[in-house]
Amino acid sequence: MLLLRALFESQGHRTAEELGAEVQAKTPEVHISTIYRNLDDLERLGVVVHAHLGHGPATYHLAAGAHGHFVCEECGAMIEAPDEIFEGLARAAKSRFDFDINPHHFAVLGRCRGCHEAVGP
Amino acid sequence: MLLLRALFESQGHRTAEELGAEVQAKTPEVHISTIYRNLDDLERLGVVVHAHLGHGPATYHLAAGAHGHFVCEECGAMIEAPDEIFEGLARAAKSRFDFDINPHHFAVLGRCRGCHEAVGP
DNA sequence: ATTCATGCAAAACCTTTGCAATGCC
DNA sequence: GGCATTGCAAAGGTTTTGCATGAAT
Repeated sequence: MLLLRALFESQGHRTAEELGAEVQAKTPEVHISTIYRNLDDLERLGVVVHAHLGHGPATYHLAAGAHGHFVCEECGAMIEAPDEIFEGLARAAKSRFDFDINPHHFAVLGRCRGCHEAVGP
Repeated sequence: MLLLRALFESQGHRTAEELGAEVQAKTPEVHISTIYRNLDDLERLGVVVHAHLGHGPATYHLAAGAHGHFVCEECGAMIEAPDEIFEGLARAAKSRFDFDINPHHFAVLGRCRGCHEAVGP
């Protein structure tokens, strides 16, 4: 599947539209709805996951490379976060609410290094 | 403002549409676009904030009562999380990336007590 | 022949915007 | 008069769905 190739080739966060463009570069007649349908299937199979990094479109990537995200509310910069960074939160949520977190789906917003003094005390 | 009254009256997470319905109960001619515009203004003024708890519409509430959210991917149950629960993550993000998190905007997904054995070990 | 995935168009969903009309100072 | 706010309708961006065509088994 060309879609899988596109996902493997670019180990990044691609929107459905970007993936569609990538597939269409080789086979221009592929429709965006086909992209969505296949992404849906692949997600049900556990091959890919999607994450929301902000107010725009969702981004898809291979489930094997799943990780958390920090996104700056000011400048939009995105930081990929290794899972260990969520361990404290995971323990707290577990002991407090018996809740097992999946920290990959929604980004954690905030202010990045370059932006957090702009709001300042 | 009727919108503010609606926000104060129901200390919950209301979508723009719910708030619109509430305002329209008293003054039916108020249009949903006015609700969005006023919510926008109130948000710029720091009176309200909105959060995304899932794939549906955003929910608005008073900024004074801001908090984090855990949402179960399985059953949709929502848990309001006191800020202390994010302290470990906040420290980790700060020391690792010099990133100041705002844990209120996007919910943290996962599995609630009732649902996490459904997926199993 | 039946099944299934595809292309296309259209809808659905949530939100924003253009514009004319209304009200206020 | 001028300025801001509203209602309405229309558009916007993202995703889903209905349906008929066409391929594959």
